[in-house]
Amino acid sequence: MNELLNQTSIKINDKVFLKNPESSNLGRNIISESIFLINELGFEKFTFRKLSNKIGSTESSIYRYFENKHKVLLYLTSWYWCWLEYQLVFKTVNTKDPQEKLKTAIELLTQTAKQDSNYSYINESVLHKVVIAESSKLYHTQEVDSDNKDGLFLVYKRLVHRVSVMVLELNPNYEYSHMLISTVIEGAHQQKHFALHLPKLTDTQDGEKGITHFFTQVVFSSIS
Amino acid sequence: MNELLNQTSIKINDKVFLKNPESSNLGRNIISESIFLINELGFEKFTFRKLSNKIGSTESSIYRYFENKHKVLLYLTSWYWCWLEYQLVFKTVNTKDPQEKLKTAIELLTQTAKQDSNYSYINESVLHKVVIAESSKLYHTQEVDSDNKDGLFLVYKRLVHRVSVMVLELNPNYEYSHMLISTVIEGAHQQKHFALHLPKLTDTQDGEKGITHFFTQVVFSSIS
DNA sequence: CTTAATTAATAGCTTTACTATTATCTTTGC
DNA sequence: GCAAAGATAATAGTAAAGCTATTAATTAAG
Repeated sequence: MNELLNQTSIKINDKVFLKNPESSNLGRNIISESIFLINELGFEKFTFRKLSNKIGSTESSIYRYFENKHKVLLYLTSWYWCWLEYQLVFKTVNTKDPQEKLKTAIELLTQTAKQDSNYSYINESVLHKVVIAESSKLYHTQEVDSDNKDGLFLVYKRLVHRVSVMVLELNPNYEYSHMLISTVIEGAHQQKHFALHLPKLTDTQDGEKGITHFFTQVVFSSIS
Repeated sequence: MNELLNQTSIKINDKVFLKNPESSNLGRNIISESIFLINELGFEKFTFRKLSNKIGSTESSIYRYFENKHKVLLYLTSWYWCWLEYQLVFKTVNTKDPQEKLKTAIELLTQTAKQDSNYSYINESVLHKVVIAESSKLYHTQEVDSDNKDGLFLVYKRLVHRVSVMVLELNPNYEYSHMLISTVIEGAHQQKHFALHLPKLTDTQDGEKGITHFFTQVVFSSIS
């Protein structure tokens, strides 16, 4: 049942991996433990050797699933965005009022991910931390254009587009819907990171609620 | 004369370097060429060996100036923010109208840096590209807290604070002035990067002007 | 002009990132 | 039930990156 839900809802572009990690125990272990290890060490100090030690396997076995650690992080973030998109659709499908719908979307994009028991080998709240701390490194590389050509950012772009459509529902003349939504998503991550490490760059009177409130207010005042 | 201006206006925290690169020919060469090389290769593929080959020196000589390449990038971005702060003060000192002042600040923060002939060994427009593409990596590391303790982000925090004061001049009750300004600075960089590499995430009808227009509108509508 | 102090170059070491090859484990056809 | 074929994992490497101890050369002080 979990497996079924897994297969149907979360679909990752197969150019990210050499062999689908969902297809074997070792593969699922790679995904599961890489989340913890990247969170623990940071992406720079995360290596396949350390990961293989942790899961009792070898470096070259991991290389059979992923070309390099960059692709592992791409897999993890794609999974995260896909999962979030699924929740977005689920939470807004019954909402008629476009204003309410956009508000729900912004809350989802700016709040902390909750654990989801449907995917047993993925810890969503740790994954969320990894996405906040590391995901921007995925497109700040020399390979960004070829990765983009391969469709490795498709899920993310689709999510941004989906929310920007909600913006246009409210104001069809608004010129910067994509800019606004990608600013909200990336900005919310950044502000959470700043709150933890560089609090002078943010205003943390009321923590996470502040971030959601700030971005909600930014969006609605900008498009009206 | 250039040297004098150099010494007086741009002051870098001396914990960034082991030996001040301004103090010697080799040091200035390291700064000058590292800008081009990081821009060319990206930060990941930039190494001290490659840099030393380019400037006709050796790896270990560069290590006498900087602990590692991370500190070089910290030096470059600190220099950039310091230089921008200097321009901000210069451009707004005679502006009385707080609205006009903030508008000038946002333009400066969201537009492309122009070449400044006062600093002969630094190419500001290439440095700006480096800051856009690489600077976020500086605080997405395991060392962010200790770097912050050492004051390596002070210039940046001071710049954000300076502009957030302008926001508070216009609306003393606005709760998120720092969040707003750090979102603008980081967001403008991000959108420029997206426009080049992931255009689906932005709205590039009118290029750079669009970005300035978007963020100006976001700021003024949010604080009013 | 000799000695001390500073600075640069040489050579090497450890770790990372990756790969070619060998070994082992499953199938599955008969 | 078992051998051949195919798939999977472990071994053993290589090249480059990141860093350092040591030696050589240059500059400054007395």
